[in-house]
Amino acid sequence: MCSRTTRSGRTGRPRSAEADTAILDATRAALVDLGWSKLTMGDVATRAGVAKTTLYRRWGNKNELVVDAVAVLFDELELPDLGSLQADVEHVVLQFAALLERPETKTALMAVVAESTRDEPLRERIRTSIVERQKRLVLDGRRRAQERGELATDRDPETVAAVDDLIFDVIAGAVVHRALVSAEPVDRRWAERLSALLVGGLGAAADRG
Amino acid sequence: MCSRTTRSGRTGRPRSAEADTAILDATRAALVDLGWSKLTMGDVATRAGVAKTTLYRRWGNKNELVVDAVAVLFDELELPDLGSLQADVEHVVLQFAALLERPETKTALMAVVAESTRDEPLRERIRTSIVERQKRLVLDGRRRAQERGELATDRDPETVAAVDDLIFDVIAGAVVHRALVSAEPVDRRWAERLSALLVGGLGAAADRG
Amino acid sequence: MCSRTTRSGRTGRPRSAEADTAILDATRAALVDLGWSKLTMGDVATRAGVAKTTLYRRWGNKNELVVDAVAVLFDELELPDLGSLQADVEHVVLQFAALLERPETKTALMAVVAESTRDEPLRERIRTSIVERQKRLVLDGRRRAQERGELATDRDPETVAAVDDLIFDVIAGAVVHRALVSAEPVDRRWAERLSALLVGGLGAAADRG
Amino acid sequence: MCSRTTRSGRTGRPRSAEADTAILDATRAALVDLGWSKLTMGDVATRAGVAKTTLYRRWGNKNELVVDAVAVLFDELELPDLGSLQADVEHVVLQFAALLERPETKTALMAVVAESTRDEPLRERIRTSIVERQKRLVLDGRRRAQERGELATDRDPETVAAVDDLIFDVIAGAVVHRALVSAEPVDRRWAERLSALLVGGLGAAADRG
DNA sequence: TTCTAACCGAGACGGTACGTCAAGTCTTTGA
DNA sequence: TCAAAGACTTGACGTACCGTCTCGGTTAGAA
Repeated sequence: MCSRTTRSGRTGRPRSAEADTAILDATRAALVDLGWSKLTMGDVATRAGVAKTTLYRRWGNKNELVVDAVAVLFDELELPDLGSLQADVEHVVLQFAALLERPETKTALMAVVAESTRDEPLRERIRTSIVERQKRLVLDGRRRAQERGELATDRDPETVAAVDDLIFDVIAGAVVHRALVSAEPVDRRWAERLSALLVGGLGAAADRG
Repeated sequence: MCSRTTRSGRTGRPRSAEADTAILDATRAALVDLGWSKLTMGDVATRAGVAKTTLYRRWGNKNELVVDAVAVLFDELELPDLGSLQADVEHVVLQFAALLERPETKTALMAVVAESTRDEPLRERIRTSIVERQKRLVLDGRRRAQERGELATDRDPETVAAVDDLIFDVIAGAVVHRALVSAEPVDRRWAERLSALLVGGLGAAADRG
Repeated sequence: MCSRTTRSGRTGRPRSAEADTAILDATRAALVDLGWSKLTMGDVATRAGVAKTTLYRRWGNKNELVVDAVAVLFDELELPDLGSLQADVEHVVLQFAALLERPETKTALMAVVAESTRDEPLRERIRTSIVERQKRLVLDGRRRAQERGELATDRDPETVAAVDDLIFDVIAGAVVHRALVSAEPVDRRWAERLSALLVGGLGAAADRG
Repeated sequence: MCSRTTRSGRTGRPRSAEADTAILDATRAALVDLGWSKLTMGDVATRAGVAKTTLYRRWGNKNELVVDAVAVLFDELELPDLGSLQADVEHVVLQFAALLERPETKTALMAVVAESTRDEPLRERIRTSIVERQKRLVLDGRRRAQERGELATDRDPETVAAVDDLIFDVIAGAVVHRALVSAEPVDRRWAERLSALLVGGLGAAADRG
């Protein structure tokens, strides 16, 4: 979050907390209606019933606003224990795919990533607001699989972290690529195949190592 | 390719073939200097020594131009036979990562994918110009592995195609996500780990199946 | 006329005479439909069924073309002998007003005059193609009035020429100003009043001098 | 005037009054340097140190802007009492001719009149901004001549108005035609001749009537 | 008859200006 | 001090014409 709704300074009129949520809601609505490239700050301001100045007082530019508006959607992802690693992976794949189907995410996510290649602060904002926060899914899934005995527990911590990151990039990357680049549906069959590949690969590594 | 340099109609001054290449070169140069979002049609025209109207006569908008300018870079990817499936996968992962390191691709690819979520013709152009053309790498690699006996050959064709697609999405997606979203380096260690995961996963599937 | 349909050089295909008339007709039609400022060379060429190059081979620019297209209309003006100077003046005033009512003249005349204030060759073209050719009306009318005895004949030639010019500017200028600037109708009543003023003024001068 | 510098609504930043005058000054300067047809909105904006959008916020197009820029120049015309109708007419003729000699008026006046033949709002703007405001000269001159006894006072009001209009069209039209169409100098001799003609004509009418 | 130079249509070319739009800043009044 | 409103500068947009040029092809008169 950028804006400081809590009183930082002493005097003057306090910022409206309602404005914050109204703006983020309006941003998501605009993303649905217009997509990222046609979304304008003026339009968001109008939808939110707020002056453009108020937007700029809280977010430096369009990209930061969009990241914040979209980030919260990723917090919906959760990982119920479905009894097996394979089932857990399948479930998270389908959940993530459903999220990417929503127009506000599908158009916004790639756009801000694209912008972030030339904008280090934006990249950092994406990492902290979205990426790092969702790594919890991988960590939980792996821990649970270890508890079930599906995965070995004796590896060194560095390798564990590297594999966690790898799995995260593979799952997230594969789903995004399938959905947005290949433009093919992420259905149960595909999710099964991906999960099987990963679980098999993890198992094979364990067998060898 | 959008422009038809070959004579389509009979009469009139023919389009300049030099302009085509000058424009695409200028587009790549502008991507390097400015990135996608700061690239303007007017700037590209100036760099190419061409009038803005000449650009619009051939490409309807910035995105189509960028796709054509970038597509050719992907044709550099190749798959030398390194003796094992694992080595082949590692090699293509590193090649692809190197391509994504280049500023003209890293900024352009995600941007046009983002735009394509709201622009069906653009999505189609990306598929035909970039995505489908690179599937050859997966097909060749799989065929070679089958010849070496690393992979079984008796599966039904539908499954084979589905797995080809899956592998393609996993490799491309994982590399893109690692490089652009997680913003971590795609080095030899990571490439080994990813390759091992995939080869192991494919082997495990074969063992079961 | 700008184009030299007669053979100037020796060899080669001669210019099409039909093209000339088609272009001038098309120009007048375009003036009616679009007015001067919206008339484009490309549109005239299309209407005439002719290539733009053919226009520019014959007329240097839009203004020269329009002058030639409109000039011929002024040749319709004539001065039948109506028996008195007053009647003759009235008649030519109404004729001129009718000409200025036509959309192709009303929009074109002022426009080319405006352009001519910054374009000496154009001004010369207007003088020779339009202005000087219509002075005949004043000369004929004055000569006839002298024959009738309405005006004295003994003045010195320089003064006569000066008064001819004055009368021309007064009649033409007054009608144009009434019709296009004041935007009031040039009807019979107004024509009578103007004629009476002029004839009276000329007579008074004769009385005095 | 187009812009409403006075507060019409309640809130928001008010329009800059300095911008108004800077723009009109810049327009006149551009007319002097470039003439009407080469004058561009972008150039005027640059000269005025103002954004193009600021121009368009206040004037819908080039013609309206030019009318406003030029109209004020006509207010310089005045009618000092020179003792006789003939002298008064001579004076206003020469004054008007001097105004038409200025490059900003000579190129602009005819151009906007030409445009007004296809643009009713523009015609109205010209009438109210320029034409009607200068009729005062004729009214004052006639009234003064009546006070001196040079003209009869007993005519019916309708005829008086019609003759006022006639005189206005004749003087303005003749001067414009002489200066811009015939392209001959409006010197003292010519002014004398025109004045004599008009005064004589008015007197003759009185004699008859 | 055959050459050949100037013509013809079509339409792409490098430009210039257009009028619009959005970004992000600034300046008011009012809470 | 913040808020809403809206005018501000900047700069790119995509379009329309400009006047020029390059094609393939035609049409006379000269050789």
